[in-house]
Amino acid sequence: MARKATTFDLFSAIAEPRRRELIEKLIGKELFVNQLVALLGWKQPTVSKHLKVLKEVGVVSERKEGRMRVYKVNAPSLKPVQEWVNQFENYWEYNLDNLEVYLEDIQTKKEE
Amino acid sequence: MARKATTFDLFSAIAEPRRRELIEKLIGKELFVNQLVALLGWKQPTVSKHLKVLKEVGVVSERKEGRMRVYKVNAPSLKPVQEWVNQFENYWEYNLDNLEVYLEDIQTKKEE
DNA sequence: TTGACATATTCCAACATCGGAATACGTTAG
DNA sequence: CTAACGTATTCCGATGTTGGAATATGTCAA
Repeated sequence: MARKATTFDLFSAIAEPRRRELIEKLIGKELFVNQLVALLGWKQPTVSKHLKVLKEVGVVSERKEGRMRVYKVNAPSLKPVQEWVNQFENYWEYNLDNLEVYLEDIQTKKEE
Repeated sequence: MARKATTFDLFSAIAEPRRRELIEKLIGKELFVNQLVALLGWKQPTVSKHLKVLKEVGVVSERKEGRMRVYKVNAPSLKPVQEWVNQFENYWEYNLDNLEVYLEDIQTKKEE
């Protein structure tokens, strides 16, 4: 056994550079698929497939409008990503070597 | 042609669930590989391989300490992720249907 | 120096992913 | 109803990714 599907995971969905590019086009507006195709310059099936992945993880949502479909970003779906990254915010300022923790680790090691 | 390597991309590096788990163990402290192995319960080569990926994208850094190696998170390396996600922060509050933009799109379409 | 230890690397099999091409599906226009 | 349109889906080949096992590398201890 080697791998699990990652496409249905939020972090993996936005890991794809082209999917991030697509998402950015949808910031603050709603677009039809053919508009996205024009903006991005990709093949239509490529756009649709990436939209499908993003829809499955909830990053975009879709609405039918006649024979067209309108896509938009579901911004709150990205909160888990921000929350995860924010865990590290406290450590952004100083990239200190943190001697204390280091020494503590050494000590822990010695005691084993 | 089908794919580009993703392992050397920051977003892909943290897309791996196990790598996120590993990174979390290093929040606020430095750990030896064998400590990570113990904490995570994975095989040692598995831990080393994930550390390698994370090191390549700069998420962790490493220091030799005798025959051991000390790893720590390089928190600022995660800034691009936070910045990317923050683009959407303005749209977190209201998940409004944004009728205006929608109608504008319709109009744009008609004009084509 | 030599063996034990800590960690890294290589090789491999299973499987996931991506883009392209072709095609299917649903809806509207005429 | 039928053709055109907009979008989604399927199939495929090339290639990336992962964990496991085995092994290599480097360093300390005796």
